[in-house]
Amino acid sequence: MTEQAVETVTADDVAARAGVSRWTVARAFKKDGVISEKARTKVMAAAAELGYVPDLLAASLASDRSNLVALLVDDFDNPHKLVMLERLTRILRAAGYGTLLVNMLGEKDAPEALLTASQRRVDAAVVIGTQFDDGIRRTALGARRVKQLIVFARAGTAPGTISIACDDVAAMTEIARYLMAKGFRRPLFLAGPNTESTRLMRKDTFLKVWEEEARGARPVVIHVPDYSMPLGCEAVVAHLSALPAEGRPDVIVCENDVLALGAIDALRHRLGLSVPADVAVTGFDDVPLAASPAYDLTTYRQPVTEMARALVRVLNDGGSTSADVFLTGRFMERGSA
Amino acid sequence: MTEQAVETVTADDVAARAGVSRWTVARAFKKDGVISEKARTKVMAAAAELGYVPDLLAASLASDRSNLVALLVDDFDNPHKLVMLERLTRILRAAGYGTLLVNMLGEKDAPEALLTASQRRVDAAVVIGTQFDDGIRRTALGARRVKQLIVFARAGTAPGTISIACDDVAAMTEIARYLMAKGFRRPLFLAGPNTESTRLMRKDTFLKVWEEEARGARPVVIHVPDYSMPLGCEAVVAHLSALPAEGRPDVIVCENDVLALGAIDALRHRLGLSVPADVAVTGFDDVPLAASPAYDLTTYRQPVTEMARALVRVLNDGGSTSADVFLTGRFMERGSA
DNA sequence: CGCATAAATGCACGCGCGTGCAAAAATGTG
DNA sequence: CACATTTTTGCACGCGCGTGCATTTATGCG
Repeated sequence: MTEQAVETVTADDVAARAGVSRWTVARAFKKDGVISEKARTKVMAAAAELGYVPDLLAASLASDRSNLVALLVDDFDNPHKLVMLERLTRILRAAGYGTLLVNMLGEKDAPEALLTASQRRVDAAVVIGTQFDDGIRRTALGARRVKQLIVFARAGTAPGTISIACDDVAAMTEIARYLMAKGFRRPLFLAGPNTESTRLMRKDTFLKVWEEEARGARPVVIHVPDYSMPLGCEAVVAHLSALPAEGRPDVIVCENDVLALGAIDALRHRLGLSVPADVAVTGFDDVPLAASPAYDLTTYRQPVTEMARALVRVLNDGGSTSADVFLTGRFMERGSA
Repeated sequence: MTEQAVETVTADDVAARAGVSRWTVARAFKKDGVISEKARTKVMAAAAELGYVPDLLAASLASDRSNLVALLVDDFDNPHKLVMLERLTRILRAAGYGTLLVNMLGEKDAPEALLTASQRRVDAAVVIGTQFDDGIRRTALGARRVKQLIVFARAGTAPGTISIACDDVAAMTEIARYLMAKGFRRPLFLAGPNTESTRLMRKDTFLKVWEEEARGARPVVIHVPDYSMPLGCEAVVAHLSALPAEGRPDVIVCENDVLALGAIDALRHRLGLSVPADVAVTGFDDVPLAASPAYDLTTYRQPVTEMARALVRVLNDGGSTSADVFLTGRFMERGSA
């Protein structure tokens, strides 16, 4: 770079320039600071001339509030994560929060990921699409205060955490009833890993509603060790190719869109079946690709924007919130079911 | 939360416990700090007992080095962004850097996005997939030092910035020659927006190589105002449906995968054509979806991991680097061309 | 105009740690 | 064992701003 490093201009410089004290400058920059209109305009003018911008780092140190939240993500394979990141970063920024993106490499990396965040004094650590297990939580609370632990897009169970998520029960009930009404009789449920930290209510709800209301046999469930298109694809191939045509499911209900897209690939390209004529498919999330003509996936849209707004509300409440938040999304009827 | 907020444990506490001074504690935590082995183990033991973790915020304030880099992203529609984010966050974290994810809402939001980052004293601001125009750059350098401006995955031109990207010229040359060898004669080039801040060398290279080596007519180029599947899809529909069958291109060369996926959708689902039998398609980036059987897209993989490593190197050099970095990726031959 | 009240402003102290140098302890040498 | 070196340790000062309270200035009222 050719230009000189600009001297850092501090609140003191602005104060001198405006003929007030440094604290008056600080007040001018606080949205509801008590300060006379005259002083505020003087300060702002001086600040503009000098190109002053408050230093959030120093502010965080002094005030014990960083306006920073850590977003802990452990699965970058799911395009829905990108949707959530877009929404979260946009809405959090508008609300005055910065976002620290932390790549959590897996279960066992969680404590260290959390430490990384806590070292920067984040106001909250938000895990996206996973849960805290209890060990993680203790690490977080122990090492240095991470004031809040929030589980986003998943129902958390650990005490001391609050979760903000889509109302899976309502959603899955709607999907199940839609499929019943459409005349489907032999659903196959394609689920992700069956571990504590990834548990969703989707599978249980679907099974429950289906058994109670369709009076059919208990639907078959297959689990896949990870949410990924190839795994979903292979699982469907393996399951269906071992089945006689008449034992084939008429619809595959998937725990999320990624699995559903994999299932569609399997049906069309590996098994030579047609979707939805031979087998229908439903997903969950409404990733952008679900709307493409290639997949045209019937799915359920998570209310991501509302969830992000709820997160802001929780953050602004500063720890006084304790109840989980569940929001209803929207059923997206498309061509695949 | 039921448990008490743990008292913040500072270096002083550790020092007292270990019977040394605070500065010795600091040295123990610096990987190449001069300190006796005895003192270091004493300090580490005390730190472990107390659960001490250095406060990066205070460290940043004192040292003028935050080990934080801002990642400015302005297009969350492209799944390749998720690939880059995964790689960058993982590799930067391993190298000791935190990552601040900033959602840049558009051209005009860039200065403010940059300010957001600079307020936290980031060591570098990295724009991903866009360029800095000169105005932005001045904002960045002016308001508060953002020590480095780095353009990732795009060739930057602004002075004072360095860019780390895929070698588009080599890549596109390889694609062009492959297509020539395969016998394609009438390529259509599907490009993104034709503005300064998004300029890539891909289009120019393709046209140049094609004209020089295929001795064919200059390929037709169509521009789309934004990199998105629907836009790519519509553009192809509009262009091809106005053409007689014999004037139809035999291959559509796309500036990136998103456009290519849109083009495939257009050909198959809107125009009833077969890919690659009627029209072949190539992309660029190698997004995960490109490998799915539904698209099976021939494309070029950007060397994202190497690019991220190069970024770390640049960061560690602390501003002494000034040359751009171009890395070659890998041609991915698949079924679409 | 005098006094009570409200509004606006100023300031001491601290947040937790890094830098650069000086003092102290350990080590080596003849 | 005295002295020169080297290694190790301690410390004053500052990074830029917030908090809480004391002080000053403006405003209202009879």
